[in-house]
Amino acid sequence: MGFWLMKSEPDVFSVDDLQRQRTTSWEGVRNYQARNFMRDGMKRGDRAFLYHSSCAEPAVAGIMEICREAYPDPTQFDRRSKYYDAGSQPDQPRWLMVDVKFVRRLRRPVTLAELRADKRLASLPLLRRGNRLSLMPVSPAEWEAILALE
DNA sequence: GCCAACGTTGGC
DNA sequence: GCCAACGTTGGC
Repeated sequence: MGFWLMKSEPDVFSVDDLQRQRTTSWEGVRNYQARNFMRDGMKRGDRAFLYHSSCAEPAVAGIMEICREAYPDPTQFDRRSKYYDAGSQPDQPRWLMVDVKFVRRLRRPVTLAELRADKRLASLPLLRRGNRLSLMPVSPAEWEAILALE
C-alpha cells in the first residue's frame, strides 16, 4: 500500500468538506510531476494525508483513501472552468484525477511547524524550500512519524 | 535549446 | 499584501 500527501486550500476544499461529502474527485491538478504521481503511483486502497495549505495554520488535517485510480479530469475540457486547458485534446487528455474517500480526521491538526521540528521528516518534499508540488509520495516511515504527532 | 519574462504557489 | 521560489511560455 502506498502513502501520499495531497494539498488543498481549506477555503476551497477542507477536511470538513470531505467529511461531509464522504468522497470527492481530486480535480484541478495542473502540474506534470503531480499528474505523473497520480498516473504511475496511486493505486486503489492507498492512503493520503489531506494537508491544508495557504491558510492561517497550515497543517495535516485528515486521512483519505484512493478509491478510484487516475482517469481524465473533465474540467480540462470545460470552457467555463478555471481548470480549462485549451491545449488538451479529448482523444488524448493531458490532465488526470483520482477519487478519494474520507477515512478520518486526525485527532488534532498536525501543523507545518510540528512537521518541520521532526527530524524523521527532514526529506519530506513538503518541507523543502520553495516546494510547490501539490501532491507527493510519503514513505511508510514518514507516514508513521506524522501519525505519531497527532 | 537557451533563457528572460511572466504567472502561480504558499508561508509569513 | 509581500516576496522568494519555481514551472511554463515564447522569442530567438
